[in-house]
Amino acid sequence: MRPTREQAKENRQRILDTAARLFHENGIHAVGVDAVMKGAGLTHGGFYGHFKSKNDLTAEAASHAMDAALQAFADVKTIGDLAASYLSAEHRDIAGNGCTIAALGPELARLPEGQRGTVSDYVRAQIAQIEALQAAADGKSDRRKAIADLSSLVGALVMARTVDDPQLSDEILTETKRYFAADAEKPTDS
Amino acid sequence: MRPTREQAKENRQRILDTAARLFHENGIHAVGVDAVMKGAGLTHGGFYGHFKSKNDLTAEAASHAMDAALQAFADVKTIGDLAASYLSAEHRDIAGNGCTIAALGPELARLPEGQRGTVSDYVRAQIAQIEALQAAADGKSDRRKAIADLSSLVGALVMARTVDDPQLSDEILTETKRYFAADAEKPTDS
DNA sequence: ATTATCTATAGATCTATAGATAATGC
DNA sequence: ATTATCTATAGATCTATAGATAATGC
Repeated sequence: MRPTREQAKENRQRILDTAARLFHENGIHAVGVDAVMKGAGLTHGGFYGHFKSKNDLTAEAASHAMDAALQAFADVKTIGDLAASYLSAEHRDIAGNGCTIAALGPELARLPEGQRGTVSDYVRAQIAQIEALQAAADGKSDRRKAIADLSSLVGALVMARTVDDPQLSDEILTETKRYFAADAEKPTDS
Repeated sequence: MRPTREQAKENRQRILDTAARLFHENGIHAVGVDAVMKGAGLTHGGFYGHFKSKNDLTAEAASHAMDAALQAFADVKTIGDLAASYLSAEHRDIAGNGCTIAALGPELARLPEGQRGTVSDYVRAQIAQIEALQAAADGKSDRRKAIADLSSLVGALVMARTVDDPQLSDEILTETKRYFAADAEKPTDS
């Protein structure tokens, strides 16, 4: 019954993957250690061989999820592509492997410093990505606009998920995407 | 020990006020019926005389909080004022009586339809308010831009709260506010 | 022999209910 | 008599720990 050292590491990774997905889908508070271990195909007592506590898992799973989210949006070529991907109905409806800020922002915000994982680095990376897309489009980057654009993406996704009128939800996604598309066609005003 | 009919109604209102504040500050899942009743100065057994269940309270408290949030931002005259107020350090640091979407959006999003309170109406009211401010400024309203602007406000606040680097948090608030201020000076492009 | 996992359980917390209490309201 | 509130507790759930188990790794 005892796995090899390598299998044990794989098990630890699977616990992180499972925790990240379940936390995004249901919220950190709503997911017990029991559910995470069950999702990873293990019994919950074994958890404490891999992590010191649920708090410990929370920080690691959040960082793990943000790494994955960065990769998921890494291959876009323009800001319009980023908006189309970030504000897709799929991203709205399947939070499990999407943006951590949009899924867990308020809940992470209540955790003590040092337990939020690499959230500042994640936001810095997203801002830098948008600046790079700006530079690729017209040779200049505008950090202020990058921050405002990122805010729009995050806010639109949060609102589209929260609202319980599907038509309003679709409108928020579609109109925000169109706003980005229209913005890209305008002459630079920065 | 039994209060008058009027006092009982006041007690019910105080339970709603307390629940709304505690939910915004700590999250719905993190606040028990016990803590709500204690905060309202009552014992937790008495709760079920006022509400059928915690789910019932959740929906009512969320609606109650969104009404209060609408009033809190009702007296602004321009979009710049709205951004200055919504993106103030005070609103970031004191979530208790602030915007419900920014504090509880992802958690509300996971609740079944019909238990999220009046969240769609709340978002519609916020969009309408921004359209009215646009019309007051230059005679036209642009719903698409209103949605994108509201998204920016919500997203910037969520990010500023989530990030654990105070400097980055301040930058997100300040730069997004400046973006709104700069935008107001430009000739209409809609 | 070491160690990753499992079984079993302790202790805390949370929702909800039952019955008692005591002052209001008819 | 009615009813808002309180006391006490049942039942479920959640975090964490202790000790047993059995296969790996030296």
